[in-house]
Amino acid sequence: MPDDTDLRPAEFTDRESALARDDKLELRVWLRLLTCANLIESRVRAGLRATFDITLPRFDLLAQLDRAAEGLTMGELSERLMVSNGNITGLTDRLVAEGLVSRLPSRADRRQSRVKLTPAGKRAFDAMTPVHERWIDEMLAAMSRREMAQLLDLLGKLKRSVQSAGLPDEPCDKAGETT
Amino acid sequence: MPDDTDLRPAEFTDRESALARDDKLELRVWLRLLTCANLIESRVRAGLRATFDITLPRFDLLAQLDRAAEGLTMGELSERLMVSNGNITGLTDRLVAEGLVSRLPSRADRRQSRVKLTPAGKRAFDAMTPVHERWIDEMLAAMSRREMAQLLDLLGKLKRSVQSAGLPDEPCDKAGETT
DNA sequence: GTCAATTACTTTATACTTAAAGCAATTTTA
DNA sequence: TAAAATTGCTTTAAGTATAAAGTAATTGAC
Repeated sequence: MPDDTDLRPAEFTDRESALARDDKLELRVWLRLLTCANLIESRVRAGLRATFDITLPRFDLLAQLDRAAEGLTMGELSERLMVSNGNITGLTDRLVAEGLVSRLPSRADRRQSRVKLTPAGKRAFDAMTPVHERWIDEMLAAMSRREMAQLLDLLGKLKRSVQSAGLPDEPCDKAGETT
Repeated sequence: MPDDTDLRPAEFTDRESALARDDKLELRVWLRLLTCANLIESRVRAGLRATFDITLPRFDLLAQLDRAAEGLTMGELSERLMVSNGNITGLTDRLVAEGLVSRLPSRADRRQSRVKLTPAGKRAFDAMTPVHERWIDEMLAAMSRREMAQLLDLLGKLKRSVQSAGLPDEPCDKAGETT
């Protein structure tokens, strides 16, 4: 027989739940945040694959382009999607091969290329976005608007807190703006 | 000249910020959550690499094993880290090659193997965890304990909301526990 | 203007990740 | 108990991701 060390329901066996109640609050917030993000992301990923046969990174890239009428440079995409520039190169290559985006040379700066949705890409994205939005709505359905607004606010504070903290290694210079 | 369409500081050019103020609240919460998670995760990743020359997935796996005196099966690791089982196979292979964990056959069930920290793995993890915790503390330093507690609570609600929602395709059966 | 930085992107090597198929051991069902 | 289903894990193929090195174009210092 498999030793039944852990009889808790699956709902309570994820990364964060293994922390004891008296553990550091900071760590618990971070792990629960990560759990939520993973949970939502994996469902969106599965939905996109099952319904539209597209991957999440490609959808995300299309979503950025959809709001940028003039297209975006590789660097802008890299910054907005918060991934490395090499990653964007590969993603764009695949989307170009699928005919969903096009790479235009920039007249202003020959190092840059500007990526835009093709008509087919725009059509594909327009079909996906309402369904995607519905999934998100459903996943947040048990929260009141007040709770969502509060959560949005606290996440804003968290975001600023992280951004104002020095990087994990740097000695603490530049922290004080004593000048 | 590069067209200066976007003069906002880098802080405001990420995925979520491109959403207009009147967009759906649900979507804004999700995108901001994702931004926070990415932000923290990439800093932790960079810190682990720079300071301990280890990757984040390996650290996460070691962290799970550290709290499980009897070790964990591959399936338990997969569930707790919220990644596929094939992923765990590869990660474990690499950690075994590094001598940080060991794979023991399970006497109870010959399909299972039980993964445990080696003494070297335990030593390595013990050196990392206080530093890792300090990074997290620093990143959350601008939040009060009250705000963190509130955030933890709201994330708990979010987690339950997501878990109670059907998967992104399923028609809505099993939703009502009317039995 | 010239040459050293810097910038924008690509390439490379390695690692991580998933989905799906596959295999062997176990459990369930009849 | 024997066949059928399930479970636990591995393998495979394709894609995603980083870091680091490389290339070409632009900028800046002089």
